[in-house]
Amino acid sequence: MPALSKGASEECVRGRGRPRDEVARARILEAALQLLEELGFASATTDAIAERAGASKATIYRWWPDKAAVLMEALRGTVTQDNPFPDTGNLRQDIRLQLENFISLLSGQRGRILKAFIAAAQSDEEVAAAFRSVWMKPRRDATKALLERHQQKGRLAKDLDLDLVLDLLYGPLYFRLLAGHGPLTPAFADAIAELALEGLPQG
Amino acid sequence: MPALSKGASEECVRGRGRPRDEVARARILEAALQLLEELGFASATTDAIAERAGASKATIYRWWPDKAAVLMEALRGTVTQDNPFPDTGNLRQDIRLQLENFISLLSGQRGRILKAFIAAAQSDEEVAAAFRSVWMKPRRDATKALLERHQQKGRLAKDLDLDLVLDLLYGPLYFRLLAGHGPLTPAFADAIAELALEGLPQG
Amino acid sequence: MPALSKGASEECVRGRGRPRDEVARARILEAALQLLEELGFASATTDAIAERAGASKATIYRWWPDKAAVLMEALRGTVTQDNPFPDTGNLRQDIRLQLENFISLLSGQRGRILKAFIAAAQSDEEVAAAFRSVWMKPRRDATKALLERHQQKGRLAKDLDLDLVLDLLYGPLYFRLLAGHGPLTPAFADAIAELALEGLPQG
Amino acid sequence: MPALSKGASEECVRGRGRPRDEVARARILEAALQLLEELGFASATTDAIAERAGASKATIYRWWPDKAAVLMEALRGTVTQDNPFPDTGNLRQDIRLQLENFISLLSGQRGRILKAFIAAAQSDEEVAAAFRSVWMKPRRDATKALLERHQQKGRLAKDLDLDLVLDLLYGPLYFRLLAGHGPLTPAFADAIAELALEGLPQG
DNA sequence: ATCTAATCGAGACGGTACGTCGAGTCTTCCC
DNA sequence: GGGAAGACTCGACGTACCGTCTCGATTAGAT
Repeated sequence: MPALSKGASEECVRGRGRPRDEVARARILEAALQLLEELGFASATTDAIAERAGASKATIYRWWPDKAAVLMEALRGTVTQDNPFPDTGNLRQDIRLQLENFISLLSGQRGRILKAFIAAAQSDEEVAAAFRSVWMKPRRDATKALLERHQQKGRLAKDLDLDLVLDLLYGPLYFRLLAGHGPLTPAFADAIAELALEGLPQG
Repeated sequence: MPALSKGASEECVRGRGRPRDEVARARILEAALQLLEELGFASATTDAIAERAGASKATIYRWWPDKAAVLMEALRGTVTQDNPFPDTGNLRQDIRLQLENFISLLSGQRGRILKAFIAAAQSDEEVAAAFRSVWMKPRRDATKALLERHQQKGRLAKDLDLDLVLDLLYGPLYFRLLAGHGPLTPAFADAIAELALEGLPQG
Repeated sequence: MPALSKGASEECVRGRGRPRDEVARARILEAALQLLEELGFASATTDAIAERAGASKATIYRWWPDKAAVLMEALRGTVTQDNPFPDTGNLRQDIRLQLENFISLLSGQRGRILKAFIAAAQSDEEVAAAFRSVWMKPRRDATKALLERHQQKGRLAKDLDLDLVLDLLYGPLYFRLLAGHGPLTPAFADAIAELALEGLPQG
Repeated sequence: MPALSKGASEECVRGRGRPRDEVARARILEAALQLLEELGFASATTDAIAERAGASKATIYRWWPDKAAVLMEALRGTVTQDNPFPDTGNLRQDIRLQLENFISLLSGQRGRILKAFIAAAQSDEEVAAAFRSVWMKPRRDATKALLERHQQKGRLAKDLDLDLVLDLLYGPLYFRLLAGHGPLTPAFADAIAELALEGLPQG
């Protein structure tokens, strides 16, 4: 996980020296998020983040490989909290809740930030890598685990490619977010869930 | 359209001085497009564009407000309709062909250009509007007409919201294009078509 | 004199085409002089001269080889003798009047022009020669004649090198004009005259 | 002293951050001097200085306000070293040595550079400010200190305005340097010193 | 109670691209 | 053919940001 902060919750062997200042880490992420919302991706400079956080650039670059990683982690931190992955035991309900949650996420401030990120990722492979590892993968893994539970309980065909299912479910939502050709409403999320579900081989 | 070149096809009253060098303008846009494809948005520098176009930076900045505007206009010139929309009479086959065609389009140079276009649209509503009207709408209208024919022939439920269907079909493809978390292969197109079809109420 | 305008008073063979517009030439030189006084040598751009003169840059570069030549010719037009050299019969008074007159000259528009002239002379021997013959020599000759009268009347040592005296008296004034490290006031002129006449008061 | 490099020999309180790289500073000044001598004032570009010094333009502009200030300090650095201000205890001898030293300085490569600087200063207030603060002021301060010692020892009137004295002594030398109407020989320096000290011999 | 090592804030560094400006040239139409 | 308008190339300017590095100061565990 090179794009992620190293320390965090890992099992540090607790070396000799001064330990990492977790308060500084939190201040940096908070400052990064503020600047991301205020100025956008390109204008949120590392110097500005360091200054607002009362940290030094060296501290930032000790724990994150580049600017994109900081902003990505700041973004992710604001999402995982308020985005519990429901497991009601009912496949249709789980999926609808997932998509509705995601729609409500995209509709707020986070949606704009996410758009800026994906835009930046198109012209910068580092940003793209950070986006995939910090944002996409954890969310997809969590949703995949949910679907796997449904598979194991027999509510979903066992040979189904879950990556495909995730693309079918989330693709339309990202599509509207980025192309802006239609509204991002809960009703849209439900309709997509409905269409997609009826096609899934419900073994 | 302030972000675009002023002159172009406008009704210039043919002022007194030396007229704009349209050849140089074309060379600049051509160079911009080449560099965009070769290096991406961020690495396509104005100096490089000027050098390859045999123009000077001053000329570029006389006609475009900044680098993004040059690249945007270069991009816009490539958006043309040259995709035959097949109509075989078989819904499944039509959809598969559509998606496979689109995949092959995205896989080439046009895919990279499209990515850059969508990226630019995220921070510029004018670009976004142009993208929707010049790229999205004609293509969606054509595909919608195809689906409507299938509806009239009874192969597709008559009360189906076709915009929803288009999002379900194309969303996953745009999603992989922009997020880059999976390959854009014909097999992927087929799999999406299959999943989507099985869910459509084939009344 | 390649640095000057070609036409002027030369015997033009009166070729086929439209003759040179002498009014435009005069407007260009007038504009050049104004801008030289207002902004200095570097900030008096050719674009500004052309705009103020209502001329085009092409016209300027048709008749002068470069910007310096235009400004030089504008400058040369202002070098005229209009300074009465007083002869009161009193050495001290004569010298003080001379220096005070010179100070008042330097303080006005002519001072700024003179600065520009001397600056140009540093990198152009032709300008330097013109400066010495057109400006320096007549003025020094006149002052030398005045001092010679004082020598003949016994008020000044007969074996005194008058060039040296002129440098001692005028050098400090030119120095402040060009280095700008102190004010060019009549009081300064008087003080220099006093010191030069009496020598440094040695405790 | 805004036109001067900040650090140098000042009593820095040794702030927290990384200290200024004095080696880089020396390399920049050395490169500036070389280019000044090779190409002259106008053609010694900041990019060339940075490249030859192995430094970056940002480093140059961090410590000097503009190109003129760098070149000025480079020039000054080469002079103050090999130009000790003598203090023999004899006023006349000190002054003669000072002026003779200055004449020998003006006669070499430095004289040409100095002329170019003063010329540039006439049309560029930034250069003028740099010239006064980097060249004039330190040299005048040093000579003033010398004269003050003579004042304190009673060899020079205590109420004498030393700025005036400096103009009387150095003005004639700068005058000949810039107007070029007479030779810059040691004999000239001696004659000026003699006249200034004793006053004009009034027959 | 030191010693040692890793951390911190501060901030200077090399590098790269930006967008601006002026000089001098060239190209069109108008007189 | 001369002149006004104004677009062009060239090249330097000074600025901004990135990611790296080097200080002195701080804070632990190890000796």
